[in-house]
Amino acid sequence: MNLPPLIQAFVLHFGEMGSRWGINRTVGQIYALLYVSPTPLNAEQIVEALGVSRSNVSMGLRELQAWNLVRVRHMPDDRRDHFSTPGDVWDILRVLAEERKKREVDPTLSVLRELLMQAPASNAERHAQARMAEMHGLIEQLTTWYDEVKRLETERLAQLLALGSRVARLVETTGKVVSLGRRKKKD
Amino acid sequence: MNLPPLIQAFVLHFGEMGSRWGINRTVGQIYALLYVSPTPLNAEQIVEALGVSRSNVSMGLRELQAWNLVRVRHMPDDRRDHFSTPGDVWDILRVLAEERKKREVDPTLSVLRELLMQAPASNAERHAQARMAEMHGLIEQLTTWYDEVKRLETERLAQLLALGSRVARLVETTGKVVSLGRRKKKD
DNA sequence: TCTGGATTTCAGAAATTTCTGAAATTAACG
DNA sequence: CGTTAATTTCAGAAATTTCTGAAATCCAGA
Repeated sequence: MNLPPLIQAFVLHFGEMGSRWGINRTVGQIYALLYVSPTPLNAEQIVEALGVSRSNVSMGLRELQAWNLVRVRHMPDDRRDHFSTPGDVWDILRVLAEERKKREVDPTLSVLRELLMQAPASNAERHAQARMAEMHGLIEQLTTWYDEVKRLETERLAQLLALGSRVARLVETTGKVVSLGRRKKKD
Repeated sequence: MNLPPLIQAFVLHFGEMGSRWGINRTVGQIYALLYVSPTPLNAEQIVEALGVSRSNVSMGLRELQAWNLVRVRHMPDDRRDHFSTPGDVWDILRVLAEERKKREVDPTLSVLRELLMQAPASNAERHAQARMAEMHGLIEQLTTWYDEVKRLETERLAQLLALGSRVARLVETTGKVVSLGRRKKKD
């Protein structure tokens, strides 16, 4: 690997974290490299920077594109593909949230729905189903919330974030006065 | 594996999802089994239910305890350890969020902080550092928000969730009137 | 259509993770 | 203390994932 120390440290860290994030080392490194690169890079440049095989880079880039985390760009007078990450970190966050939800929670939600449709054949199954219903309820609440919040503009989302838990007090104090759409049952 | 069909389907699903969640198949299955079990189970019962080795169960239980997702309980007149998951799904959510943060974001945050302290030795490093600063800023905002929100009681948290993005409009309409603690700079 | 660089595919090698069985350790009970 | 059930440890086997090099494919320009 042939990179300035600061960049190398960043790239190596992302490589190591890769496994905890559900991606492999090379994919993590490629992403980190593109993230800090001032210009889009072609595959060969990535190979040189990271010291991995050309085919490994090709597969890594494929995966990152499947995650919508890197884009192909074309440079004038160069027929090679060049790759870059979205510049805005908030965009990255949105993409990441969306993709993780798709891979990590949607499948479970759909399995739960399916299992909850079936008639329990014993007390054990009845109890299990009740537990699954609890889980399903929570996940559904979370995803509904997420679906709504993700539509907010970045500006407003950042505002809300900055407000933190103070928003709870706000809801508490103004809850009775302001009625926006439907109200929460117990207030 | 010897389980009622409904429970088996649930357990198998968690096993399969395991890899996407950063845990292995057995760990996922053990968790699922304990989650739907009406009573705490001992290791031997888990072995029988899942058809895996005793030592594998021992290691899986260890990992789940490290995640704070499983507790040891003791039954009267039985010296074997029995295991169960926290009953309240909101508690589980909190534990999960906390542990994932600890494993998946805290290390990156600390590496970023460290790298941002160093003096850049070139334009490439200067640019990379600027990008790292963006990432660091976003993560810090998110974790600050999380640290505040996690302290809310479940009741209030659920309320907020139910409100979804409508909370944004609420902030918007009342933002000028209500001042709770410090205000956001730009309103 | 042909050529040659760019890219992808893929079979197998390498590395890593998971799982097992046997042995070691722990701790409750007489 | 000893005995013994319960549990953990750990070395190696099995399974899975990652990575590579060679071959195949793609595609822009001549």
